[in-house]
Amino acid sequence: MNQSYDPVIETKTKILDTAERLFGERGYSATSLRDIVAGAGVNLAAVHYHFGSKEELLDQVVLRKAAPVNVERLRLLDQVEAEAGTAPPPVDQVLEAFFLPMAAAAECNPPFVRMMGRMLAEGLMMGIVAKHFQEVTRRTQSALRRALPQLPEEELLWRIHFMIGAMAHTMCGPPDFTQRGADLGDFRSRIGRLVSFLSGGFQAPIRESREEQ
Amino acid sequence: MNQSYDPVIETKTKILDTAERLFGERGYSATSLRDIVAGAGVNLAAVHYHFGSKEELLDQVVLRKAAPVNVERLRLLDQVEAEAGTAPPPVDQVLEAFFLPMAAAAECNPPFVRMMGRMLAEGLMMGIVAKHFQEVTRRTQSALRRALPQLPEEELLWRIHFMIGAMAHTMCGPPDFTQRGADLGDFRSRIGRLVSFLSGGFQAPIRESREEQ
DNA sequence: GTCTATACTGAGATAGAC
DNA sequence: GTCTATCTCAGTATAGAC
Repeated sequence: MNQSYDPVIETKTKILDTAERLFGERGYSATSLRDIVAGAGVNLAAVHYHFGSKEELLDQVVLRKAAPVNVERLRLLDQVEAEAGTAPPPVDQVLEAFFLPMAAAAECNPPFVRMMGRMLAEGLMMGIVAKHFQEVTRRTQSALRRALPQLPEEELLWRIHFMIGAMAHTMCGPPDFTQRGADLGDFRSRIGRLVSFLSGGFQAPIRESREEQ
Repeated sequence: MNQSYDPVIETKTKILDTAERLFGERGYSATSLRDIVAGAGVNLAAVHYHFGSKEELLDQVVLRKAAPVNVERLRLLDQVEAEAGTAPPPVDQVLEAFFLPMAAAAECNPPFVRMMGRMLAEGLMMGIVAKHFQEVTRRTQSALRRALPQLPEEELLWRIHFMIGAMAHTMCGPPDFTQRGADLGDFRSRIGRLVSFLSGGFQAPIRESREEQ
């Protein structure tokens, strides 16, 4: 993994590693650059030399972890669409292609995924999503479009919006009602619950708005 | 509304009004106390005298706006449960009891509801929710429990968790795909879409997790 | 090119005079 | 109750050592 002992790579990597750990443990806003450089044993200004700003550092931390997840997502999407052929692919399979790679990553590093959820929810990820998740977003959207051919485009986009919200909140961390620590890292099972829920939501009939005060 | 010209009330109210406006316009984190006191024409220390901290100020701002919404929510929940009698109340009616009062408030003050969504998503509202939304949370949960008698308790709690996430993200603001400014304040229609989506999600069958890598 | 020391600006919070 | 002055800590910027 460390391709050599080049001191340049060393410093950059130490900052990335420490930032990833502390962002996961304490959250982005609650982690100061001074915490990070103290933990990494490097100078404060090195962060700005290598990354330019705290936000750019976050960007690089997220990219490093999310890139392989997105590769796997695209691979599963390819597979699901190939299996379906010309028929609409099953909604839950498309959703699984989107969520399972994240669940797998989450099991390796739960704090990081929780941080991603918090970031996404805080709106701090909008720029990052636009930059690094563009392809996955586009491909998932088009797969869902094929899976739900009867759903109006605008309705589909709104439902994807709802999905993102549910996902972000679910990634954030365990809700208050989970008492057992055993459930903390069990992303797999919560992703399963999320997929059934969303699958029902995507396939729900469009309801006429009622006339009520 | 201003019950008198008591200067104490005046200062407190001016701070609350200005904070509500600026939090809505710029978000909580992006609004400094110095911005607020400048807008309100009061001294910086007055905020800490009257509210103790920026977080407590947010708490009071939210409470002032959310209290009547929650009263209306409870009224609608009473109505829905009374109409249903001993039968399970319809899921979408329970959801409407939860969401319509918020939509009505949102139409009066869209920026504020957007801010609430952002706060909720950022996790900054956890303490506030625990303090001021306890009754509504409990009642909504028990109505959904009655509406979905066959759903295991744990599954219901997770689905409520997903609902909160979708709601927070939906309140936050219009997603990127809405180009027209006309849609910005149209909370009513997006709440309708959200209710159909969630209704489908709550009533979805529980899927067994697939064996797949 | 890399990294260090240090200073700058603005944030929330607080003590104490009035 | 209110206000001035000040404290600590945040992110950021820069000059210069190596």
